Amino acid sequence: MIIRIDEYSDVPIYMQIRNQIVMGISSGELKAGEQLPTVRALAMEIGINTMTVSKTYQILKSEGYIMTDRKNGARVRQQIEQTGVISEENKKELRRIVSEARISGVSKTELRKLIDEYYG
Amino acid sequence: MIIRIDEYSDVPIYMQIRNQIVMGISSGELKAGEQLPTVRALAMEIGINTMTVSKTYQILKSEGYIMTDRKNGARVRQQIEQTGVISEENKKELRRIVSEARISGVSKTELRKLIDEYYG
Amino acid sequence: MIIRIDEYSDVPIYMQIRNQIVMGISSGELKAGEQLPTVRALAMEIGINTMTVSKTYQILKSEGYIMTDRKNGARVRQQIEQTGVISEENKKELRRIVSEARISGVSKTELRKLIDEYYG
Amino acid sequence: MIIRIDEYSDVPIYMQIRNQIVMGISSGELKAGEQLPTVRALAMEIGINTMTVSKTYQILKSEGYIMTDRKNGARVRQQIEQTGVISEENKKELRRIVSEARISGVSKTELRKLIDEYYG
DNA sequence: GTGGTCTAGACCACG
DNA sequence: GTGGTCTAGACCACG
Repeated sequence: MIIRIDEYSDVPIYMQIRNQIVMGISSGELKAGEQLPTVRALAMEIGINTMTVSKTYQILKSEGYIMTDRKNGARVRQQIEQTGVISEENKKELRRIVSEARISGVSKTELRKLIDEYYG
Repeated sequence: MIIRIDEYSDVPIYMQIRNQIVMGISSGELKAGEQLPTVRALAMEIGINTMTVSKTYQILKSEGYIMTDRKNGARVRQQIEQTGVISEENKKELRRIVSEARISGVSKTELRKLIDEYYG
Repeated sequence: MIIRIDEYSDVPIYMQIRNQIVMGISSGELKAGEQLPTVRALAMEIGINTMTVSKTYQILKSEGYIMTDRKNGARVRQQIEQTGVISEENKKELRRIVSEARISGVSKTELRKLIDEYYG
Repeated sequence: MIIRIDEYSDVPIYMQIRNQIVMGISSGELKAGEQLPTVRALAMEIGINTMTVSKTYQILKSEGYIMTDRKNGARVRQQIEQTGVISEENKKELRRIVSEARISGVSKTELRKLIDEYYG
């Protein structure tokens, strides 16, 4: 899986990586149990500091998406806990995006199509 | 229109205000041409620095949501430009949210219902 | 509140600080809404790097114990969410401690007295 | 006695094994003088490195819980020294756990019940 | 070899 | 002035 950093983005690097890995897990590009690159390897590949990647892995770990062990590095968790709900934060963001889309003249149908595309 | 600041949020205050005004315009709570409170009045009401509100208004103006003039203060624009498309940034965010919802076991139907609710 | 670091402990510095702040909140030494020292001030006081303190504050924040904002620094949260349950991790630890105490000939009564003392 | 490793835990494997053996001794599941599996057998059973089990046994021996001899392998000690006190480290941990439980709204009664359950 | 911790130092957005 | 992010570099425990 290829991670791409937008250096002009306001989103911190560690969060950009986090988001891409989460999307990779959701899309199936990263499978349950799959090995992630080592902290050092990913840092080298992206051209950033190991601390930054380490921070990403710790967040993903605390969120229950991955597990780490010193021998094997990081792996996608076999069983990711399913809360069945969208976080309040994400709901707020979603509402903001829908509002902006609506003002821009984007139809509800187009929004639905995007959801379908992203949900897969 | 009542603006509520979440002091626990990571979203900067000026952005929280901006988002709520945009959502107010989208929902129709704020009508085209409607007068917004002065920078000082809004700052006082929320209990924050006037600089922060000022920043919000500048952003809303640059985004084309409001217009300001020295005499009348800030007003919602009569004709907000309709691009008909969702910004790349919002698409990225939407994809992230959909991915996280999907992993959490939220169904596509539930997401669609949220869209409907927020779109109105 | 005075933070004391045991440099010979296996517990990482950021976690030692975290634990002492949590215990301070529990005992009432740190009150709801009370200001914590700034990252820089606490780092200086303890004689460690600001990053280490920053990590502590971020953990406390993610755990819901404190809130941070750029203007006022960090403060103890007014309303800490009460789950009403002990985490599985803490239960395991508690069981380990009780087992070791039991083997060492510590009576159940003595354990209860410690609980009472710490609970307050 | 069955040893279970939690691969998601931050507790090192050798410590997880150590803790479970100590709890086994405390509960009586492992009796005084009882033979422990050989390092190789236990490593094989759990599916880990022999070095890890070896480390566990060394620690248990240094703590006075087991004794080893070349002929018979490892056995639970007949007479484990009873200090009658809880170690300072365990007291600290206990205080941390009680504090966190208290903040979470767990009552003193519930804590006592857990102690009773674990003490047996 | 792996992730985890920590330092010294820097720059940034927010307010 | 505040917390947040990031770097370059180091050392450590675990396995």
